[in-house]
Amino acid sequence: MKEAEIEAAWHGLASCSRCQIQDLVLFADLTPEDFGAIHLPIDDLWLPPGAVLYRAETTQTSLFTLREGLVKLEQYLPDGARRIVSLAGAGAVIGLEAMLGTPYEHDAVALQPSKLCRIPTAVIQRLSPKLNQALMRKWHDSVRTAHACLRDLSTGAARQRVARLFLQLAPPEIPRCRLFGREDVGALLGVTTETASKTVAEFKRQGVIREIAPNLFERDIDALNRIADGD
Amino acid sequence: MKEAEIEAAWHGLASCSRCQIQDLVLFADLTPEDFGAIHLPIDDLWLPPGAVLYRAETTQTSLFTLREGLVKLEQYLPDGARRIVSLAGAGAVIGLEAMLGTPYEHDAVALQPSKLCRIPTAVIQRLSPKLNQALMRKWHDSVRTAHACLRDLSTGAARQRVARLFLQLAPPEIPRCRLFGREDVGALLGVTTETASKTVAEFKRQGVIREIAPNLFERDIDALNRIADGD
DNA sequence: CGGAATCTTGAGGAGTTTCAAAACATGTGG
DNA sequence: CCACATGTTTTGAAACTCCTCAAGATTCCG
Repeated sequence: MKEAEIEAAWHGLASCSRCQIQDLVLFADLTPEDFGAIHLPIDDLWLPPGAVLYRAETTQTSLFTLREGLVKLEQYLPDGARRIVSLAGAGAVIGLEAMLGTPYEHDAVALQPSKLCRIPTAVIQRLSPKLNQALMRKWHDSVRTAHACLRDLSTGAARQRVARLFLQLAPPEIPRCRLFGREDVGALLGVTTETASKTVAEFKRQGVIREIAPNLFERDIDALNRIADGD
Repeated sequence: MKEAEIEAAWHGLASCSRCQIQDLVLFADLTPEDFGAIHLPIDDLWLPPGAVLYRAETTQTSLFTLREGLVKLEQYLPDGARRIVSLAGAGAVIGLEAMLGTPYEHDAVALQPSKLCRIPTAVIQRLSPKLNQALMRKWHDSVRTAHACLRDLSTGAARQRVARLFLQLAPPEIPRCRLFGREDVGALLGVTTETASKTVAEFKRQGVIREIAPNLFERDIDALNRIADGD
């Protein structure tokens, strides 16, 4: 197991008011004056795959918005087994629990090259209640993706789970998607690394997916949908 | 499958300021004046097992606090399979998504006799931002129980999942706990009804649990912990 | 060009599902 | 109060899936 505890690369102060995905993230409803009232630094981060954003049990005074990429949130079972309990994609807010002053609940690790912003909780508190609605929406998103993870990725036979994962990795109109390591696929779907590998390999042989480059796949959406619904 | 669409029994207006589990629920930090400012009716509900609190896709302007009992939140897979994605116990807030004006995401059904309060979202909005912290905490609880559901109840072998469920059904110092139907146990753990039944029956034979009355069990916590950690 | 991960593959066994039936519980009408 | 119908729980046997263990193939990186 690779332990790439890379210190997040500081890229510079973010200019939130000109953020391309502003409406996706937290500050959608803010006015120019509001932006002026932000006096704390919002760091701009870039994380390579495998880099750790934060560790469970640690306490910080920041939360993170994911502008681009994919981040896994993982926890450990009493017997030491590792389980990915949620995937965070572009627009997601990670580490919301910092708003409560409590320690982080997961290890947060990049699965794909990711761009994020580190936002001090004090900034949120100052702009509250203006951000209230947006914050609730983000919190709700966390619940929804957790439930989706359980419902779609941890239910049914292994081939159904893998099919549903491939369907979730990109919008249906884009045939291509990028996958990550088999060990992580297993930890996400609740199966062994070997089963994950075997199932992906089987899909390749059956032509349901086609590997264009290492871990870059072209998907047959219809076929995947059929498998996801139980052959 | 029993379809007990019982209309929730209206029990009377709740007196929140004298609520026994006030600190568990939403209104912990309110002053007497705050309570005076609540001008909308907070209904007091009692639900028998099997009663439906609300259905997915419907939109209402209330959320619910669970004062006593156990409620399941379930969703459906594309192929029609049913999956319990979260359990709500005493102190939980259910239907938080009503705060966003969006439809409920689950079917909410009582598993055990349950007492709850129906709180109009307008009440919360009026008392905001006084309730902000409490609200965030409840929202975070939803995320945490969802992740716990995935991590503990949907990971590993069936006997581990059943053991972890028995451990979660009551605090460790109380040896007794109450279970629900095998079909629901299966839907919660992601196994078939038969496997749920067989595993519970096996635990009874092995003396890990003892059935005092129908679905009322006395637990051997140590033995359950051993099984939960993988024999 | 090694060396170390990661991915793939295979065979055997353990665990789960499936299908079917029996045992049990519950509630209704005679 | 019993007989019966209904629904749930339990059990069994066979088929299947998934896991375990082990080895080979491949990729990645110094």
